[in-house]
Amino acid sequence: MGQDQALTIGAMSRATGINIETIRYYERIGLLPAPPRTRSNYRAYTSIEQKRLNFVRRTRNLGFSIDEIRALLCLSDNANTDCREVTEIARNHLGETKRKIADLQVLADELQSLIASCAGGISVVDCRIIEAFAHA
Amino acid sequence: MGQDQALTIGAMSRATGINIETIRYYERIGLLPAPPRTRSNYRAYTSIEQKRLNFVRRTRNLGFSIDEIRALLCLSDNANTDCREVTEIARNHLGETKRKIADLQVLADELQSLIASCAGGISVVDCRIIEAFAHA
DNA sequence: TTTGACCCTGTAGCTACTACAGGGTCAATG
DNA sequence: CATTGACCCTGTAGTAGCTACAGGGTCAAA
Repeated sequence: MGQDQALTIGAMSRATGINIETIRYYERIGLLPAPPRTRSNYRAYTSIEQKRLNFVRRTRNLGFSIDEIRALLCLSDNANTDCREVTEIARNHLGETKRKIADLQVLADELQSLIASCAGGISVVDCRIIEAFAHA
Repeated sequence: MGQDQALTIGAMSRATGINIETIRYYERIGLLPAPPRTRSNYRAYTSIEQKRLNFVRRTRNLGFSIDEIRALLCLSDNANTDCREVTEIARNHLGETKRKIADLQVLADELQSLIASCAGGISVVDCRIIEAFAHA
């Protein structure tokens, strides 16, 4: 044990839960390093790429953008840099997320009251929802 | 008065707060009817198109997708259809919005605790945030 | 040997815009 | 009457983050 077993892209996909096409896409945009190839030109992934892809998956799941992840990976690669930049990115992202939640909550409240205003079953000509859309 | 004053696309843009390019885009995808043209081929909008564009703006602001708006406009055009379909679209959209809020709230909570876990000022090699990203 | 599952590249599609390039039009000014 | 600057036109390409082909090559098992 200890020797890395090379993974095909399909195996990587199953191991990380990321679509094959998406893995190739990440390579194309330079988010993942190009892995070594077999003689028949198949991608042969090692645990290095797998770790990186898992990093990407987790940060994507947390809603970070590709550019944010690029920055995080770069910081993570330079182990002796200050951690403050990482926290900064995370804090910015948290702020954005909170803002989105607040915006969506306003929409949800408006939709709720619009829906409540409709008695239901009447014709569109008398529909309060359509009316609200039509006249500010 | 009463006679519609034709609006140029720029005037429409100022009147509705929607980008000129976006107005042309809405026409191209069939969300807005193609307006009459002047002799010099300028779009000459009437209050009909303005109403429709305001409808689109309000529904977009409420987060409805273009396809949803297309359906709503269609229902709104057929005044004698049942209002139930409108409520249905709105209810679906509300459901989606609530789901998004819930998802984002989970993310925000996770981010918050990740950020809290970082003492700050330490080097990336010891950073809890990066560690969390790297190992599930 | 053939079958079926897998891999490759390259390109086009998706949403909802936004941003040009490269032209034409119009009203006011000198 | 020419010019200037603000406006308008079409058509195409770019944005994010994938996803979905088409049209081929590879490989292991039956």
